[in-house]
Amino acid sequence: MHLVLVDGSTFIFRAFHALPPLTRKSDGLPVGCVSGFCTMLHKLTEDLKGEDAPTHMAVIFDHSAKSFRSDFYPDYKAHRPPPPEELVPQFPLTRAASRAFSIPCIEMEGWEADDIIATYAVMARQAGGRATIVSSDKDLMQLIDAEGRVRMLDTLPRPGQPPLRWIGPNEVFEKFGVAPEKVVEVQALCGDAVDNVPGVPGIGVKTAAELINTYGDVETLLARATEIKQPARRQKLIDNAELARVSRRLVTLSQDVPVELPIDALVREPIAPGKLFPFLKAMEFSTFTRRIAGLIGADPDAWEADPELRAANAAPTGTSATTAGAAPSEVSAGTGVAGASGEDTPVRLAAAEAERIRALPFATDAYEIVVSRERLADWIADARAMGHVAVDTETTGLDNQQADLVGISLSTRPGHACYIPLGHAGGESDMFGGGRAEGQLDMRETLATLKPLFEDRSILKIGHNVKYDMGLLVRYGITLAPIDDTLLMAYALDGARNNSMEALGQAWLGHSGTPIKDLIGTGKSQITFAQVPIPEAARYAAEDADMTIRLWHVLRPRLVAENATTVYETLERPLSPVLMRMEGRGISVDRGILARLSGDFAQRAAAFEAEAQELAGEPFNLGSPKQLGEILFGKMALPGGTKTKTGQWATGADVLEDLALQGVPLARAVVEWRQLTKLMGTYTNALPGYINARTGRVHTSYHQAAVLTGRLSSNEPNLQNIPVRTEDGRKIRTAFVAAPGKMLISADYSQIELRVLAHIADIQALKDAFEEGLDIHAMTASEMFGVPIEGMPSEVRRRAKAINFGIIYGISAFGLANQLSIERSEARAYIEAYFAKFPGIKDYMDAQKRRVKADGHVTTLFGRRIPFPNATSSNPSERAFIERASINAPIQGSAADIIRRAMIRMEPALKRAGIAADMLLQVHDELIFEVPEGTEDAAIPVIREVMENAAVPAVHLTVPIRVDAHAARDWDGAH
DNA sequence: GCAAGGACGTA
DNA sequence: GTACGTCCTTGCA
Repeated sequence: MHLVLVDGSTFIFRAFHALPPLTRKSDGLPVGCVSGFCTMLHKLTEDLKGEDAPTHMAVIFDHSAKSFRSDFYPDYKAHRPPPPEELVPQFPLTRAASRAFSIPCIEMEGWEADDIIATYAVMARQAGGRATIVSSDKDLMQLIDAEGRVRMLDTLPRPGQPPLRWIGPNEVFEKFGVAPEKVVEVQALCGDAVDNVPGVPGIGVKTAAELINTYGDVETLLARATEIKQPARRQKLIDNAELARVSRRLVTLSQDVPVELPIDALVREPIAPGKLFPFLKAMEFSTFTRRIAGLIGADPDAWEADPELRAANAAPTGTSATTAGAAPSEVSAGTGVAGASGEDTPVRLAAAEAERIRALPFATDAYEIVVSRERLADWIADARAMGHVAVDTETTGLDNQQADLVGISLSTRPGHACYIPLGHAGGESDMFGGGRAEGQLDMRETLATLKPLFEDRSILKIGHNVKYDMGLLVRYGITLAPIDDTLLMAYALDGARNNSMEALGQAWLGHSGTPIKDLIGTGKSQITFAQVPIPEAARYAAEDADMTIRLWHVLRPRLVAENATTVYETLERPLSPVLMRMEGRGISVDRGILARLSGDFAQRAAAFEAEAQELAGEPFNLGSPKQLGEILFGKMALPGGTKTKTGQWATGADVLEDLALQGVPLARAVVEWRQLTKLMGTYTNALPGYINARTGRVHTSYHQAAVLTGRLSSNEPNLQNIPVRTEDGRKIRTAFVAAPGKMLISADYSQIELRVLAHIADIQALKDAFEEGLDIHAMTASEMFGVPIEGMPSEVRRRAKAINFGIIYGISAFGLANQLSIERSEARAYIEAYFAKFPGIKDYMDAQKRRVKADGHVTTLFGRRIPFPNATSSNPSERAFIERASINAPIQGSAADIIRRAMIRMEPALKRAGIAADMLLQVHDELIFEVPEGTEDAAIPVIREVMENAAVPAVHLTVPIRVDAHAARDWDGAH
């Protein structure tokens, strides 16, 4: 006997996350997950052949979130958000799917699927048979036995591994460091964040395994805990003995569930066409139906769709179809799902195209390596015939200002791609071997041949994060244009989730591609792409171009279907080349200034370090919050210590500042030391390392699709967090200088977010204040506290300012109290007063909270959607967090959209005005330019004009937008 | 060598 | 209370 037990949850979960959710029946019911479920179930029966073929089989489901475990530990699985809305109607359908395949499906109230699986597995073994558990749930690993009579099978396809992954005692040992029968002991100690099993705080899997291997089991360990040498570990175990026992009960599976069906009732039956086809037809899985029909030699047309499934599950038309989860999502209710059967709505066309592309197989060995001029010409001709081509460059590094070109891949249509190797190193050459590999076209000549195509305004070049390739190719004399970018398309559609090629491929193509580390390795032994053998490189590179063009085919129609075209075309696509040029220009940084500052800071830091150790009475590492906390709150026993979530003493700047005010000189010394070492570590010492040897300047990279509100982010180095608040910090800005004969101009929006808020929430009092050019914080204070603006105490204004910022951040009494070091009740009174004075604010905040829950997203003034897939989370603190974020996101995001529009228009405007200004940096509400000395006064009005009018004509703001701009030799002076 | 946590720089 | 990226220590391989 071989009993195969399928964990239904694993299949559902995987089907949901692996597949695009666009699949719907003609009546609008989402069935993508059911479809995936059927595919996986069928594939499993196909894969289990020969001695692995099941004689008995069942699919086991969870009945509900409640099980007997909640009775003795109410928090069990309490973190779990409710299932996404579109998944709910699919649950009964997955049961129906199992039955349609003639496989019994089992679920029982009060028991988790895992308990039922455990019970049946044990029954099979006691009957002298074998059991296979198809699941990826590690909680089931405790059931595996050493004789191979109970095994697990994970069907997740992982690149480079066989599709079936058998899990036996060895794999269990790999994961838990112990034999299967000890798994529960380890889990009892290390807990499980996902299921909310507490475990012993501070003990992870590794430590748990070590302890269990020494002591055998939890009870013995707890009994002999005093023998443990490490003091911290010993104490943790003693303190949390009860947690460990409860955890052990939680993770131990019941093996005596009173199951209704005896094992004999699970005998595998052949597929019954009379059961299967009515189901598949009701689900409208036409492709799958044909495939199965072919396999079992039946005529599906002999059966009608199951009328009950049809009627019972017809979705009410017009229901919001907001979705959640890792897969790309979001079909809004109004865009054509409702009603209409067979009509060619944009949504339907996009879904059909996605399905068509997904069905195309990958054949990585079929890609061509281009080594002749003739074939190169053929590919160029093909690109011209198509009017578009996907382009991907392979290089020696991640920094496109420094890396060398190694090869180029092209794809003109799905499955049809090539690789043009240009800079691969010779075979046996090691790092310094120098040789050039055989079988490559000449780089210069090839680039010259490609240049007309790459610069042809009538041929679209498609890339994934094409800014990288553009920035690289510019250095080789090629200006890639026009471009489309699948990364930016995905960002416009689904926001800042994981939009990597790998993730999008997995979600939309069912294929994640080859990880680059498979080719170049990782860490110390990493090689560059130039050292990768050409055939291997070609498979990887061409696959990337192939995936890019496939994604383009899927995402482009979605832009129209999901109303994201305007955002993509006006805020994303045109910005990309602008950022590429800014990155290429870089900014000049004065090494000498940084070196002098570094010396100064180091000296002063050393003095504070000595003082701190003197005051502490012992030498310790000031950089270790852990050691500091123990000295302050342990050794010195200072009052008022709080702990972080991991049980460490909190020693943040606010805590130390409090202590310093209470007369703890050690706290003051550490605050000063931290400031100085921060400035050294992150800026004065680190920045020189970013000066590019070729250009002598520092080139940051902007990430255009990283921030959920639509802001940019900057990295390597981050030039958006150069210090400005403290005097020492500002000195670092003096090292950012204009090139000889040039000047820097800094132009920044004044109070842009508060102005945007005044417009969006329509607050007349705020608008009037901006119109009159008042000090907005002082005005707020005078309104709220009835204090005249003339002679207002600075403390009063400070509080009003904190409240204004608080509003933008989605204020809470808790947060405001923290910020102002006041009682929470007082903070609450302030907020009430604010709402009373500006009632529109409360309306705005409530409206955003409603919207985010109803739609799963909020939008900026310019139509950018900012998704919050967990807006209806059952976790109250998560929900509150999302509410605050949904209040902030339209404000921060609209301001971000405005400066994007300004940046897109800036270069043409300067050119028209005949001003040779180069835009170098963006810092959220500030733009930095470099201009020839003497042209500052001409440049500033143009810059200001573009920035102040960036919103029109798309949006006519009902508040004035003001820009402050100054010129100086260095950034500090200009700011 | 790598990941997580704490801390801290900016808007 | 919002949004990021980087550095350092710690604790594991």
